Amino acid sequence: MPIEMMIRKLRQHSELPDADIGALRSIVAPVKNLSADAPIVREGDVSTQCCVILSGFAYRSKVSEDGKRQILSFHIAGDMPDLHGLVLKRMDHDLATLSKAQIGLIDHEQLERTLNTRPALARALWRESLLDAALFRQWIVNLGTRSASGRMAYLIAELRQRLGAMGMVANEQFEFPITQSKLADALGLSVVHVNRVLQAFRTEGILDLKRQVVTLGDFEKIAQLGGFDSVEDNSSGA
Amino acid sequence: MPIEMMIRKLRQHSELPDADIGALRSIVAPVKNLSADAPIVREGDVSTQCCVILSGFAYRSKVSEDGKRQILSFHIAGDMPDLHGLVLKRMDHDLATLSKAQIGLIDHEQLERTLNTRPALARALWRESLLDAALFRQWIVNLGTRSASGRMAYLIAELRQRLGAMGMVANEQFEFPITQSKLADALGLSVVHVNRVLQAFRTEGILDLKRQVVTLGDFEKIAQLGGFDSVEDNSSGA
DNA sequence: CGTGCGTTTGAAGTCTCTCAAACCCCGTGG
DNA sequence: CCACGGGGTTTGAGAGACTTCAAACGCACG
Repeated sequence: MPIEMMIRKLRQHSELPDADIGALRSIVAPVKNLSADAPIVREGDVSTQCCVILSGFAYRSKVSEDGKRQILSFHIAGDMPDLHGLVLKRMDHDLATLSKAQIGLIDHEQLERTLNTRPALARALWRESLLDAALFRQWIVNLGTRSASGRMAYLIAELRQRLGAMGMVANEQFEFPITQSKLADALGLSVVHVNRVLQAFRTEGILDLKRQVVTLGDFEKIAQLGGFDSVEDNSSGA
Repeated sequence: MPIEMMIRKLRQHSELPDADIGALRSIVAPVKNLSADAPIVREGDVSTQCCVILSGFAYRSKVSEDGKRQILSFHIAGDMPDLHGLVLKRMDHDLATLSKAQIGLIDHEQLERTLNTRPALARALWRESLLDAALFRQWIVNLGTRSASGRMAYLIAELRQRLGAMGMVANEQFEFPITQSKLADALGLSVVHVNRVLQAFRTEGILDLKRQVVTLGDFEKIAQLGGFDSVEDNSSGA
């Protein structure tokens, strides 16, 4: 039951009574299967439900007036990438699948009712949205201060960390079903340059990205290039 | 009473009972006066209180491993730039004043107690933190997709919008006590280039930034250069 | 009236982009 | 089973935006 992924992530960040977990579990609507590159919600939509990724990958993006697309973040099993819609309603960006994916849907009204009687759960979800914001801040640092290879390295390092926390990294390998053109949109680079960075990493044996799979050859080096601080630990507080 | 600035902003985004406002007002500790460039909280700090900017400017920043500083956001009267500390506790970035500023302090424990009995207020604060995140997302788009002048234009346009909402723009002029070196750190550019962009704007008569004051010569042009969509309105929902 | 931060200018260098074309893999259809 | 089509990847070369280095200048403050 991939719904456990959501629970797992929530519990990593917040202490929650079993009753709250149960209540949450009971309002997650039956799984929906999506194909690759399927839109989930679009900018401008007014949401009435939010989703949990149960398997597969998704990404959020926004297109600027001049038509360029910026990918804001990638999402993996356990993430609730449009949770903010519960409070803000109107989506300020797109959300789509990267690969085939299973998602669970949670109706806003039901969720509201649940949160009304379960302050700890409400707090946990607030926390999730703050952790989401913290990731955005790091992404700003990444775009603002690092070179092309640094940005790429950081992305891979962050992904490894998040996938690792969900038990989805084995043998320094993990799935990442992405195209170079999407990488370019995430990193603020051109496709051509992304390709060159990737090749450099490959020939230096520090990273290989092939057939939707990332193989880390030298994670130390990646973390260093990306200025990645693996001890970023904003989890359980209070 | 500059504390009204906080109320004003909160009310713009959320419908709140007077009792909630009163409760919040009553726990804001007496104003503290800070000089320019004074740290408020630092990365790594575990916060026990959060602040409201009552007058002046502040900014949040993070330094990457290679020593470069990235400014994440600027804050004005009414903002609660470290609100997330209430839930996350450990600060993942620095917060400091840009100019002389007055801030109000709110003790976390008192705030927690208040929120426990005032769900609408809790929700309003959650909303504030989500709006904060939305600004970060736009900033990512700005850094990832725009040229130097586009980024600068966007920053000015965003600032004008936020200051305008607080009644702090008159005659297409507003205070912005910043140095070019800080602009560089915010925009991910070098000081030299920031200077050149600013000069270009000046000679084209579309913007003048002098003595801590921004004068908009041609806001249309700025909004266009920055791809700024002034109709971004994520305010009152539900 | 210095001292120092902030701004301005010039020139050379480099990272990354754009353009353009070839290539490769893989699924589709004949 | 092979030809075809098309998205994705790779390569080359030239162009451009932005950086770095270095130095001068201006203005505010002690």
